[in-house]
Amino acid sequence: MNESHARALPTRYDPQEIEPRRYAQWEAAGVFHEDPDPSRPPFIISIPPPNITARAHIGHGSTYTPMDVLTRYHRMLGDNADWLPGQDHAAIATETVLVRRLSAEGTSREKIGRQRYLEYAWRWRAEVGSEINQQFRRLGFGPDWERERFTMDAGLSAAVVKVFVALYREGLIYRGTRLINWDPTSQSTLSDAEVVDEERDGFLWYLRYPGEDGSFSIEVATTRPETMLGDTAVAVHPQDERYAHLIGKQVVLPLLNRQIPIIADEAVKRDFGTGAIKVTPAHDPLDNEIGERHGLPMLSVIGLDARMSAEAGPAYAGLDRFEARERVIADLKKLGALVRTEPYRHVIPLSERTGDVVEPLLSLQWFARMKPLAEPALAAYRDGRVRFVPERFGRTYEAWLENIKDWNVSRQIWWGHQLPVWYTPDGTPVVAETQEEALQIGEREHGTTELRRDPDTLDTWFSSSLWPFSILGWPKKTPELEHWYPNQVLITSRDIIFLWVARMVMMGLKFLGDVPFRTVFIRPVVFDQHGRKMSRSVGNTIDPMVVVGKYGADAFRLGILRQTRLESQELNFDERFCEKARDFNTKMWNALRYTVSLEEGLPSAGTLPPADALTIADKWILAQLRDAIHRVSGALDRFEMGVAADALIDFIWYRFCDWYVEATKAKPPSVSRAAVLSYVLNASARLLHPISPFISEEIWQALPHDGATIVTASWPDADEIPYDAEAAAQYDALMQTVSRTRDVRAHLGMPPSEKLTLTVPAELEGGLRALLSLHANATLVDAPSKNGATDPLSALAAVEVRADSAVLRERYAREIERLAAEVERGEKKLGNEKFVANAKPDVVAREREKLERYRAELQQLQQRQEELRTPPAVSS
RNA sequence: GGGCGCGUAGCUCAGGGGGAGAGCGCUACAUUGACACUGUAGAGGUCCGAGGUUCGAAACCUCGCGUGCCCA
Repeated sequence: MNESHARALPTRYDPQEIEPRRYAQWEAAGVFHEDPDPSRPPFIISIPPPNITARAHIGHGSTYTPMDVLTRYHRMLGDNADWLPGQDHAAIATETVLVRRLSAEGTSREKIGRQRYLEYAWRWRAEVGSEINQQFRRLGFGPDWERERFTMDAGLSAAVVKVFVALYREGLIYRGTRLINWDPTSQSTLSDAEVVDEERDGFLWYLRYPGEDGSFSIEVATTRPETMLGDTAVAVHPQDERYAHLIGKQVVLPLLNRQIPIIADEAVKRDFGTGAIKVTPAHDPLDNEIGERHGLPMLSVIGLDARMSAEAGPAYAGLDRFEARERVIADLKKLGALVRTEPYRHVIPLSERTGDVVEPLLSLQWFARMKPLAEPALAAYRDGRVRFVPERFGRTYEAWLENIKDWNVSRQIWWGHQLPVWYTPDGTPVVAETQEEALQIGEREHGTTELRRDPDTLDTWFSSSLWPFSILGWPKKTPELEHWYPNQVLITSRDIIFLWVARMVMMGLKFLGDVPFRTVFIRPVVFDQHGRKMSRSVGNTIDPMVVVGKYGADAFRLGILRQTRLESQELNFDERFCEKARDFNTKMWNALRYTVSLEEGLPSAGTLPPADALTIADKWILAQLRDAIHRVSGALDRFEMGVAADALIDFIWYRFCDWYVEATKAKPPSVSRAAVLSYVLNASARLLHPISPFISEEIWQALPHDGATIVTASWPDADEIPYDAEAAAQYDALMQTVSRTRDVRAHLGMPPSEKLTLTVPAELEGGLRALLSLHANATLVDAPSKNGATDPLSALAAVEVRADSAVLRERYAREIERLAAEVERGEKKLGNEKFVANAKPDVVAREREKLERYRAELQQLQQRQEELRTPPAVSS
């Protein structure tokens, strides 16, 4: 490397040009690929598979950046590190997209039929379904693309079938009629997570139900009057004196004239409405529980088409549920059964995908029995086989598993894993891994081969729950499965701790006998810079690709990681951190330009001069480098992304660039500087690589190095760096002295280019003199020695600007005031017997040292202030 | 209703039982061997409030206030 080469490097680093090119090289060279190697410790992360419908958003940035960082870090540590990528078929989201497209094309899934629909879906998946992977490449994410999996791949689908059949045969999957979330628009059941509650203005209607003998009546309040057609009871709280005398009596349901009982149940809230509620067990989750407890009939009055069923009576059957509401209200009013109506703000369940009002209703579906699966998952958490970071999220996991309900696994969707279930002509289910097996069972056990396959598919989370082992080849016994299960860590967001994390643990324990990962790292949720939830309607969403376009992927990554704090569950994304990170890249890039431009050229990689050839500044920056290695490594080991990022900027910018690079500008230059600059910059690039993969590679490539790419370079080893604590402490003291002189200079109004005169004790050592005169741009003049032998630290403290002025006097006064306060504080503290008796000895010792130092400095300053008053203070 | 966060400089946030920190913004100066996406220096804070624990609290505990997220 020489000067002409340096001139070839532009003053600004251009990520837009460099990043995509560098990524393509890495991928072509296969640097992210690993095979299982039992001789090295595994470090395996399975990606939480993004939906094929997804485009990169800020949540991906905050979830996947730490994964990439940890994988790259462990690869450099020499681990058998691999990040396993893939995608989720995302049944509901995908079907929503496809149905909309078909509709735009003037057709529908029913019109083209299942076969053609699935072909259409696969084609769509091939064309646009993996665009997000291109975005991930642009973000610098380096998973092992050769191992990319899709939840509907043949192997993963085989795993799904195997698990379904096994659970069914154990009685852990069953078919039954239960209350489920029904989305009338998509004509499918939804998981609780796909239902979003929204507060809306509505009404509370008060209805009067007369007693059977006409001697009394009872009022109930409801937000959904149309469901009264399906009421099978009225419930009150057992301790509610207002209604105690009515419990057990019958009332007559208006409009239908059906007799229903008044029952007592603890679930009734006494302060809601009148304290008496109508019970519609077939259309409300709470009512359903009450109905179960009291053995009430369950009348389905709303059908799958969201229209009133025959059970609702001839006057209403066939009406849309909202029309029915109007009709019921009108009819009740006519009967005088509507007591009053008041405006009421309440929560209604909406389908996350279609926005339709979700209808809770009874439906014949397939369910997984969760309790037997949940208990081992709870035990695995409680005995520490799986742990959460931050720890508190373990309680979320625990709470859900303790109150677990059976899982509705069937969906009335075509895109997904079709249930391995067939029915005989009389409707008896036959569950089998293949059609052939189903036919055999049908013939053997039911005497028929006339089987009809269940058209339903499985909930997407079913295949996701198998992800950490299905992608490793299970149920085959592969080398990957042997060495890479369990994974070391899972990184995800807290909202899917139950939907996904807990289910993976259950399935892992059930089918592999061990947890799927040792540690679950829950990353913070991203909000905008003012802490507001990002939403399209508010217009405060941040597209990571736009940020990358402005500042580069490295800057995006460093910027978002600096805002990632382990114990915080929020991340208020502020783009200014990315801007700062971009500035940091420019800074480091220019330190590289400077280094490679040195006329003496750079020695070969990894060589440092012997310790006796190192200057104080060299020894200081090497000590700082050691410290930075410890800080960054420790932070990454503890998932402290923000701490690692801060430590890198602190070291590379504020220590290496601001001080050490300046120190190398001494004349004549030290013989060691090229080697040290190159060594430190090389190590810094490696420390930075997990977080900012691109610029670190550029810098590393431009310096003497061993190996083909920084991706597979080794992590810096602090133990191989010489450490001279005394020299480092001297340079620290020097920095303080220099800052002090600069402060005086600024107050004197002296430009930095003008030379200061500093008086220094005659004892001050030569190396420190050179550095002092360089950093402070000063001429040094020996002051007469006052009290003989002076150590370097005291000598540096005694250095003073040689000038007389009001500014200087004022500065002394300010400083004296500050020191006097410190001395007073220290004296008071050490004068307190309880402090001396109770505080830790090292704290007391430190206080004593501090007090001594402050006293000495104070005395020195007071003396100098005296001297200022005695002309002539300045000799020229 | 239950759970979990957060409240520190104008803004965004670190820190964390023993000398109040960073970035941005602001002020002044500066083109000194890379860098103005720069450097140096400076101004700016009853660390939300009230109690408590402690020799010592911004930090730990309790309560309150404000604010946000999740679950029911």
